[in-house]
Amino acid sequence: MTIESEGLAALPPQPRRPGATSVDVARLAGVSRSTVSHVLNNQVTRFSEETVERVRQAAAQLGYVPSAAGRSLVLGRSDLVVLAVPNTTLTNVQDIIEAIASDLDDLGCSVVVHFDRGGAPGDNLTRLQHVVETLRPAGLVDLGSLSPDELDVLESQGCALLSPRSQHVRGVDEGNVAIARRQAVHLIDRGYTTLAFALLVDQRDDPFGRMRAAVVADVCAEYGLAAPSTISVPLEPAGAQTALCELLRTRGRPVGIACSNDEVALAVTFAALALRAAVPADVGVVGVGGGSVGQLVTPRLSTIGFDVRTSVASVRQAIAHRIGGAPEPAAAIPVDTFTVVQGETT
Amino acid sequence: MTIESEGLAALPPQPRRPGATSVDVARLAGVSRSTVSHVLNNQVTRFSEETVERVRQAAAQLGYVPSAAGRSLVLGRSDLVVLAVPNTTLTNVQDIIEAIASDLDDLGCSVVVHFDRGGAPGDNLTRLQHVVETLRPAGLVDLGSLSPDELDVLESQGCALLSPRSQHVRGVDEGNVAIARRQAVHLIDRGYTTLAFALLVDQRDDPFGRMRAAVVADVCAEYGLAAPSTISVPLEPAGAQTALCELLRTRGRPVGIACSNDEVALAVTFAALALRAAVPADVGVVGVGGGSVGQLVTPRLSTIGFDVRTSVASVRQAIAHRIGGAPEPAAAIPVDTFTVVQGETT
DNA sequence: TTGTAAGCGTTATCAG
DNA sequence: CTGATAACGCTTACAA
Repeated sequence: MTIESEGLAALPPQPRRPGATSVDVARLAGVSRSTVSHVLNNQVTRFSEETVERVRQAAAQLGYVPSAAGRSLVLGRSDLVVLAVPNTTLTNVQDIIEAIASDLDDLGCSVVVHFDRGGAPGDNLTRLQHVVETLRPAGLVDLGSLSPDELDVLESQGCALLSPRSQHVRGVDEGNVAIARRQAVHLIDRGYTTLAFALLVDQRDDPFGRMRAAVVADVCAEYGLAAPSTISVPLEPAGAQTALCELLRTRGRPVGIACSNDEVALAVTFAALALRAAVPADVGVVGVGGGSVGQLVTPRLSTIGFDVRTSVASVRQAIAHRIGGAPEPAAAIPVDTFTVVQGETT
Repeated sequence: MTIESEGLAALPPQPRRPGATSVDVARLAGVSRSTVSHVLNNQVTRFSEETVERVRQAAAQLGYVPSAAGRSLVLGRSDLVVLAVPNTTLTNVQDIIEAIASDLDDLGCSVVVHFDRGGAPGDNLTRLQHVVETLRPAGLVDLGSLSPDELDVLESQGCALLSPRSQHVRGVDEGNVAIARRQAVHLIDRGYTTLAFALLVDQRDDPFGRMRAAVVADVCAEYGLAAPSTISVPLEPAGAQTALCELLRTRGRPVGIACSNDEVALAVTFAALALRAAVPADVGVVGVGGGSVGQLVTPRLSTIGFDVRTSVASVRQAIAHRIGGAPEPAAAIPVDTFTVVQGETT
């Protein structure tokens, strides 16, 4: 991708809507631009009560709003925060983005979303670098689309990392490890000795899913069980049945299946029922997400629930800390972030 | 909410990472800043082949990226596009935002998300106005959070409206009318003469749902049927059963229920089954969304499907037109945007 | 074909 | 306590 963007040329040349500037405020208040700037930035420490009031009134009267461009230019950084969204079907991305955007909004920042669009490896980083260099954002919030190395690169370019840097173990961050572990242990607890992992067949590739499959394999090894099979499940009944059928033929019954999310888990569950396999006797299914859908249907889905608010809390705290000047947030993921929701499928 | 944002003050004063500027490029290429600017903006019409090449090489060599701040300042407008997201549980917001962000990215724009956070009426507009005045964005894309009046206000402030202005009929835009109509007509076609509308109980209020309930009422009137009841359904089995139970007691059976989305439809469907009501004989259910989940379970959900790509297409075309200089997009929603997905619940 | 110079709106520094 | 002044990086008439 080149830098040139001819598209912008097509925009109307100069729809310049004036809008009051600090100079107008200064004139109206009978002071200088610098005084206006100081007052409006709350550096009122040593200004006469009266001047402050005059400036504020003038600003209000003119509906003065400082220009982000001017600010950014002189500060060398904008009030934008880039939100890097991974190329995965995350549960509840809307809620996550909304919660974070809301916090940042309160802090006076606007959120620029940056989606990982897949493509060549490193491609995402390149695009992100370009955005960072262009916008010089106040910071970056990563929802999991960046590796530690990539984060390093961005930070070394002078971009503050607002989100907590998750601890990676062999390429898997602690959140995914915790989820996959709980899934595997839960299945084993419920008596399954043959395990499998169900990935989502999707146009986008699913690094999280693959990581978690690896973790399930680790747990199996720990417990002395055979390595889990991995199956790819489409979100459509016939395909799901085919995939499950194949698994049952290969591994026999009973089998406990950890799924990459609740939708996949539903696909597997109803595929099993359609194949006349008993759930949970022959086929155990545990999902991830704990969203409402899995709890609405019969049989109710067993799943690993996590509260969006909780899981975003660390990010939000980090933001409040870095930008809002809040106290250093407590580290680590709370123990109860991921809980087993016992349904009827295990 | 006041304008002042003391939070920003807490940021490190000047983490100034220089980064090459156009002056550096000019020096290296042995030309002036203006030449660099012209060349890099593809105004190469009358520059010597050699100069152009030298400038480009120099820029590449230095990894030069123009500063958005500088650009915006002089142009009076930034390369940002504000995306206004409504305060509703839209289906697939992630996909919608991603598709639009992707298009805009290709056009050289970054997307700033702005969520309607509810609150006092007009509050959203105020916040949006502030953002628009501060950022002076290249345009605004509305996903449905703004009324025609509010759009007018924003446009009169010099903010270009990139998304198509949907035709509103008595406060309901044509998309929602089409959806609700299809739901109602479908239920009637399938033989239900008593209709109801199921709203989602949610922390956020659901204007779309209420609009669609009104449309269903209109259709009932047209067909000479009794006015539909409206029920509020929580996404949780017990509550859903309570709501449905009450409806059955009031309206008897059979009853056809149009739901505000597929999740609600699932809740209603499984609530009916739990109440030992026959689906679709006693209770007919039709959802909206057509997402995979409804098609995974048994009974398969009857629903009004719409392709995200299709439904965003008009927005994308409008963007391509306004910013990318693409040809005027064909008007109107394609007839097949909303299709009845015949499942087993009607 | 290329360079010069004048802003765009803000903030920081320093002098009064 | 307040006000000049000088950047910040870029675009664009206009001059050469």
